Order: sequence, then structure tokens, then C-alpha cells
Amino acid sequence: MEEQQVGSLHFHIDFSQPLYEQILDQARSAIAKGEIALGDKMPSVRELAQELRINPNTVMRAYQELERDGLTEKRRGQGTYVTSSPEHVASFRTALAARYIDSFMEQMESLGLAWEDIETYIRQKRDTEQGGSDL
Amino acid sequence: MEEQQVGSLHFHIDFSQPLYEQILDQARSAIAKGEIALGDKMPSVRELAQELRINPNTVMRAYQELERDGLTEKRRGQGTYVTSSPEHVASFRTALAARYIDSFMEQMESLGLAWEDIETYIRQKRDTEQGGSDL
DNA sequence: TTAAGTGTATTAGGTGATATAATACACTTA
DNA sequence: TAAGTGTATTATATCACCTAATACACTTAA
Repeated sequence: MEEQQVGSLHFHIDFSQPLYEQILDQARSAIAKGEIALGDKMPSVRELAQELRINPNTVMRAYQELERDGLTEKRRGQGTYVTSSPEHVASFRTALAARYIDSFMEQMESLGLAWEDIETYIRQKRDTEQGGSDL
Repeated sequence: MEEQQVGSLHFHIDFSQPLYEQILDQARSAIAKGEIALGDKMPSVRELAQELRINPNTVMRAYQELERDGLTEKRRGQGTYVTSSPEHVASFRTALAARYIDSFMEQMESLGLAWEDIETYIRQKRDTEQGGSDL
């Protein structure tokens, strides 16, 4: 239940998943949602590691994946920066959304649920929607 | 890429995920979709382990979870049987679907995508639907 | 009673992913 | 030159996962 604000980024780290994966997911999300602006400087590897009280190598691993995603650029000796290209962010969102959706549809198919069933569930959830997440 | 038919159950096992998880998922799916009938006998722990060429303990782990799901009943000395209760299967489907949907909606939210965006993606995918999964 | 087939439990060991620790190197900027 | 960057390496520790071997309790049928 660690809650940390580092620059314009916000992290909540626990031990339910690999640390590098949580950093990766939350940094991806922040960039995709524009919570950190295009071209902005990311926290340095060492700084983020110190703030989150984890090993620099672990942060490194997440940062390398961010660059592979096209969401950041690294400048040796200077630091890691959010990409300045809106197209890169857009295509990343599209690609990841497609992956999520495919995986989700497979899960639904494995339960024998059709698209119409899903819509019904979601509408029900929307109607009952008053903060009640009871599972 | 192992493909195995064991009784009325079909398994495809690889090393991309934990073995017990694949067995669990595929058995759940078979029961949820009625590919194996209510009350039917499941393959014995030893038989399934032998067919899939994996350790009996690994099958055991999956079978224990199936019972916790309410999808199977074990009769000591006799074997493992699919539950005879359609209600158990139905409530399992509902619960798991809810979990999947919640998780999916969180993923979409992390990308800053609203429900309308998702519908658009899905409709696009449906229109372009001719086996083309290009990722 | 016996034998074969069930689920279950225990103990031991191996492998790989994850994370830490310590250290060093190359590059950039002030 | 010094401080701050990303990067690489080596060693170690822990845990999840899987295997292996063995034993026990129960049920059914011969």
C-alpha cells in the first residue's frame, strides 16, 4: 500500500505483482492519459528507485520497456524523457487496447458469453453504480 | 503446443503460463460451456497427469481449485465429478465474468478509454473480421 | 479378504523469475 | 573537474512452480 508522488507521477506499489510491472503499468497509464506532458522529463532511475525504496535495476527494467513501447526516449547523460510525438502515444494506446480487448474477448468466450451478454452485465453494473465494488 | 484429448476434455498445454493454471482455465471453460456434462466423471488425477505427461501434484492443484469454485465434487475412493447443480455453474460464470469485466474496465480506464471507445474498437474489429489478427 | 483405483499428504530437490547489493563505465552538463 | 545521467556486470537471496518418490485412507469389485 505504498503511495508515492514523484514529480508529476504518482505510484502506488504493493507486493501483489512484480515491482517493475507496476512501475511500467502506472507510468504507461500516466503518459497515455496525459498526466505527464509530452516531452517532460521522467524521474531519473536513481531518484525513482530512492523514492520508491527499491533497487535501481528494477526501475531500469521498467524504463527499458517504456522505451520499447515508444513512450519515452533516453538521452545518455541527460535522462529519460516522455516522447514528444503524439502519434507514438496514440499508436501505443491503440495497440495495447487491442491486446486487452482480444484477451478479454477470449475470456468471455471461454465462459460461453456472447457480446450481448457482456453489454447486459455492463449496463447492470452501470445502473447499480454507486461506489459498490463488492468483490 | 501439446494437444490432448482426455475423455470428453480437450487440453492444449504449453509453457507460456503455469501448467496448473492452464488445466484450471480449460477445465473451467469446458464445464461452463457444457462441453462436459453435469455429473460426469472427470479424468482421475493420475490419468490426467499421465496423459499430459506432467506431475500428479500439478493436476491436484488445479483440481482443488475447481472444487473451491464449486464446479466439481470429490468422492474419496471414487473420483472427481462435475457438479450436478446448474446453479453452481451459473453462479460461477457470473462471478468470474464480473471479475474479468472489472479487470478489463480498469485496463481501459488506465489507457483513458471510455466505454464508447471500446464499443467502437469492437465494432471495427467485427467489420474487419476475417481471421486477421495482426498483432 | 484382497487388489486395484481413487483422492490426499509429505518430503526433497531443481529451475527460473524477481529483486537486491555493490561496483564500474560512458556520456552530458555546469 | 564534479555531479548527475543511463548502462552493464557479478553475486546473492527468495519465491513460485514443477517434479519425484513414497505413503496413507477410502471405495469398489473380484
